[in-house]
Amino acid sequence: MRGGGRERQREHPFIVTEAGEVARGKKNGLDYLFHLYEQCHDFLTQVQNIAKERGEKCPTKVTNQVFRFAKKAGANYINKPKMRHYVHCYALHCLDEEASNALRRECKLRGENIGAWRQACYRPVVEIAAGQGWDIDAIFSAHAQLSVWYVPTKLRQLCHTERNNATVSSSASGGSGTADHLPY
Amino acid sequence: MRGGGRERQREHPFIVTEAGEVARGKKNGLDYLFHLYEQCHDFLTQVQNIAKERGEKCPTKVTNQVFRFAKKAGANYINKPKMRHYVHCYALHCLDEEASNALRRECKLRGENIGAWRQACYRPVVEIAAGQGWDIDAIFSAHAQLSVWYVPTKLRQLCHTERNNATVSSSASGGSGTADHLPY
DNA sequence: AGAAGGACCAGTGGTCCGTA
DNA sequence: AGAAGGACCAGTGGTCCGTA
Repeated sequence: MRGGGRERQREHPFIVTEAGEVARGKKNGLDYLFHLYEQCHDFLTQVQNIAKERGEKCPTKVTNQVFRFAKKAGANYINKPKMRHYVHCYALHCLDEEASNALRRECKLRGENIGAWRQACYRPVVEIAAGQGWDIDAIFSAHAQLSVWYVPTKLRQLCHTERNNATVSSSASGGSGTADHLPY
Repeated sequence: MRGGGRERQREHPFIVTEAGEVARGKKNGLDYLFHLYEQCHDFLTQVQNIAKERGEKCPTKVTNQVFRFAKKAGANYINKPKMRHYVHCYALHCLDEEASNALRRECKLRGENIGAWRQACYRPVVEIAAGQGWDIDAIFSAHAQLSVWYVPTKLRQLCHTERNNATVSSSASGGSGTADHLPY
């Protein structure tokens, strides 16, 4: 009974689009990706309101409970692995929309795929952290939209590694200086 | 090989003591109980410092990880079920030490056991919550010592139930007024 | 090959109940 | 009977890898 072909089996894959650009064909653009993060936040707010109403524990982040609620509410296109995968990209969008838009344009011009764009999003976020004492948790917490997302493990590790590199290159006697550049 | 009898098999049970009073015999007093909460906070601080050093996720509360760390550090007398059992008692001690001390004195005079004292600690904490908009989570969060402990389920439920009773008795036409008193 | 997401896993919050 | 705490359980954060 797969001949029907009516139900979309999976979400269309993302492609790199500029801000405001609509994806053509069986693709989804990055504005849509970022919109999903806002939707999750909305679902979190609903879960919080219900919890407060009932006097139950109130989640502060987008938890499994929130993903379950979203699914139950019909948002089948939202799932945890996808949302977690792109959190640092959304972080760049939140923290420096200009830089995020510029990177999108650049990656699109180079014809890079979504994976390459995703990788490229790490560096600017780490540089923002460098300018704020390397405290990526504080940066997430201070931003209303971002604060509901867990800091991705890899982003945290990159910040930690870079902080140590920066310390070495600025404090070691005759430091080579090569550690000033991110090694990724 | 149980003839040795050297190792203390379990902690001595708690008895109701007044503030500053040392428990006699094979018993522990309430100052000691509250001291355990401070020790757990210290262990949490150590776990946090290690996590920050390593650039890992940093717990904000006394978690399983902290209990494991405490045990590894030789504090075998600290365990999760015990600490969780008396959190609301410690909350009263933190939020209104005068009232806590008065209750200890009163329970001791009546010759009540530790379980009865523990039960009696709920009511004054719920009344503190009543005076602060019933938001027990906010009360815990606002207090430096208390903020590292999860709000106990039963305390949250009592606050919720009482809030609803208070609303009914103040808004229902011809409210009976009997709901002004806690039913426990 | 590149990407979406079902499903698994180690370790969590919570507390019961066999123990002393 | 009253109390301390080992040990279990349902549901979590995290992400791999079989799938399309």
